[in-house]
Amino acid sequence: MATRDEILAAAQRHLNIDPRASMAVLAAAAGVGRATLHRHFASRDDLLHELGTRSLDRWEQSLDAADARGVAASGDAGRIRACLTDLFARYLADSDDFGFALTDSYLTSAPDLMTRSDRLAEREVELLSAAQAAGVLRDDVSSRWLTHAVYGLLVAAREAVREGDVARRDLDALVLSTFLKGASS
Amino acid sequence: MATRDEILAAAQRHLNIDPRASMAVLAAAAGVGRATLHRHFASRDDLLHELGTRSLDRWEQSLDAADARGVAASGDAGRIRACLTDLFARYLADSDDFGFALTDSYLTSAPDLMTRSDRLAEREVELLSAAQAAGVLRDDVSSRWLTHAVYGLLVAAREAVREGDVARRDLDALVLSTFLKGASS
DNA sequence: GCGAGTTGAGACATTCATGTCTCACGTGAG
DNA sequence: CTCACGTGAGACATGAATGTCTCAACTCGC
Repeated sequence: MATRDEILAAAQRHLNIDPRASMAVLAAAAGVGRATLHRHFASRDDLLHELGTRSLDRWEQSLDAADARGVAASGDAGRIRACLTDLFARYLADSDDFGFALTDSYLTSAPDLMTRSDRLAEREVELLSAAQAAGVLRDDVSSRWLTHAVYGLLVAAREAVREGDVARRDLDALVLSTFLKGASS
Repeated sequence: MATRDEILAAAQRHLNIDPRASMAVLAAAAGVGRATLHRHFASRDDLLHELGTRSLDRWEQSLDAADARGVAASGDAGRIRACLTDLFARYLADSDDFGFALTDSYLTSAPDLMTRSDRLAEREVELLSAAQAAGVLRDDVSSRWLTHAVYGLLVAAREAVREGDVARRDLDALVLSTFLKGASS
């Protein structure tokens, strides 16, 4: 009954609550026997690797969909601004599903996921660098730091929603505005 | 030879590298036998609880040292600004030692640590609220969100230094400036 | 030098997650 | 109906981490 994708989705959902959940718990969460779970994923690492891959897929799709490369190449301030808005919205949507991937330590232990993650981060650096060159973002700080700041705000956003301090519908504008304008009045 | 504090310090250092390190590994890292480690800390939870407590101690000390409450009560914009600068520097110093506590999931599973953490967060909310009232920080977003943003930037800072993207000596100014002014030019 | 106290090494039992395997059951296609 | 297939439940072996215990060695104060 439960397809592989449904199992993955359930595991994802549950790992967002408890990142240390055991295979038995994840199987139960998917409404599936432990044996069945192992039929789909030989090992726990397999499962995490698949989830990690999917989260990177989403990240990559977001960059593609926002045409980060093309926008960066254009150097057009307006387009860059729109692209950043778009990207934040996409990231925040993804973090609903893959939030646990933001801080889970498994990802950093899988070399192939790490190198791929580094490549994607590099694409982001390109965009932010272009944004600096176009005068959209300040250029007195490194673009690499700005990518870290983006990441940090995503973690903050996830936490804020989890604790009920921010309504999901306000989140996009809140995070973007905080990133761009900061907290000063 | 190794005092309890030295063991704690070593464990802290090592958990910053590998948050899942076993008791055996932590004992070795402290240059101490596994039995000795257990003499000081009955269980792994004990050890983590102690480290969690210490990280909250540091947080509290930072708030005290910066006189967050007094400054908030004063409502003086200049003092509030100075206090924020001071606080960020203290937090960043602490995150060198207790960085792992930022994202480790153990802390959220210890109820007493959580309630204490909530109380400290509340003190921070008071300060940021006062900052908003004094016109230091924007008041079109909730002060609670601002505390999350502070937290997120600390995570980002830790990550940036770990990956060598930011020099430690630049960090204080960088983080504060990003928090206050954002990334926009 | 001696004795009390502490330590490290290691043996041990226990618990828990993991991964494999078997088997009975149910369902759907033929 | 029946047979093939996927599934769930559960047994099983394994490995890792944990916590306890003992003992020999070492150190420090006397």
